[in-house]
Amino acid sequence: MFRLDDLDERIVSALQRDGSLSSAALAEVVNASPASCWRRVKALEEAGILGPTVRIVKPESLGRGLDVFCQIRMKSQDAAARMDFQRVLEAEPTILEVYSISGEWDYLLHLAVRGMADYEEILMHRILAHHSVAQASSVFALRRVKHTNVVPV
Amino acid sequence: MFRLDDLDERIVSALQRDGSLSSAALAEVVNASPASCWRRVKALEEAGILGPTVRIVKPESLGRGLDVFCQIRMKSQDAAARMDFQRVLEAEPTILEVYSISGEWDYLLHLAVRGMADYEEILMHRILAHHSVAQASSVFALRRVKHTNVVPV
DNA sequence: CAGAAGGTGAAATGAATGTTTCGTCTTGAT
DNA sequence: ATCAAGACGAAACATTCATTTCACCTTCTG
Repeated sequence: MFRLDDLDERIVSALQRDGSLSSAALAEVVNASPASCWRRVKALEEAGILGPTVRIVKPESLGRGLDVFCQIRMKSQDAAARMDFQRVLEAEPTILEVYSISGEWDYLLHLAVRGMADYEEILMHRILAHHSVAQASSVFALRRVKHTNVVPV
Repeated sequence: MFRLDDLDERIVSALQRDGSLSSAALAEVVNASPASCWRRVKALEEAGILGPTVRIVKPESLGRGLDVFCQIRMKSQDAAARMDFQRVLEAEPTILEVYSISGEWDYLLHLAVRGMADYEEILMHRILAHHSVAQASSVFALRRVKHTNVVPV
């Protein structure tokens, strides 16, 4: 496992917040030389710690203003059924996150949809339509209070 | 509201997946000229559709491998109490997402923590310690099945 | 049909960028 | 205390980049 010193931590922290920083700009932020920053960024990338650079888009600005959380119970836990179901989830682009969870339910899904009608359509035809889904329970977000990608270092 | 044509959509889609694309590289991906891409990206930024560029870091690679979902019920719904509570949530960096939700609970939190002991500490001292929290219910992710930031365009 | 308005691609610009090299310094092991 | 190994910052490099200009083309309006 990769050991991060303070400088690495400052670099990871800075790049999580602004991935467009050049080596020179980053160097200024974290108080080091551009060359050093460049080498460390390369190393952190190869260690798999620094992942891809992406553009953040707020769902609402693309008309996907409704966040839904949907819990799923399966009819059976057999591996093949789960795999097949997961492939369906993977293929549905409004489903942003899927977790297999502890407790009374098997999966927790997070979707960003256009509205209720849109969600109803997806729930019925993409999710409940699957043969190994037994039950679903939906919760709707009234407001997005906090939302960040920044993992504390 | 901003109307996106096909080219805009291809640009937003490409940049959501790779925010490090230069105008020239982007142009190749979406089949347009670098100049055109540059102008459109600028416009999309000013319209607030293209948000910040960030580096993705997998929580597990920083030792934060446990995803927890925590539902909260408040003692009262008065605005001052909610505001105060939300400030606390904002200040806790292991809390990545907070939604105010419909149904039997008031909030849904998503945290990325180091492990159970870490979570217990945060739940007790940061969350339940707050005077207007009545009850909490925690669900633990067994596995991250899907996780994307890409909002379908 | 005429003409304005706006979007387009190609080319040109100077500035900024990634990347390497090198001599020095730090550090940890013996 | 000595040594080797590795990390460091400064400088130099060619390359790539963002940004502007310009002439052309499309597409609506009257």
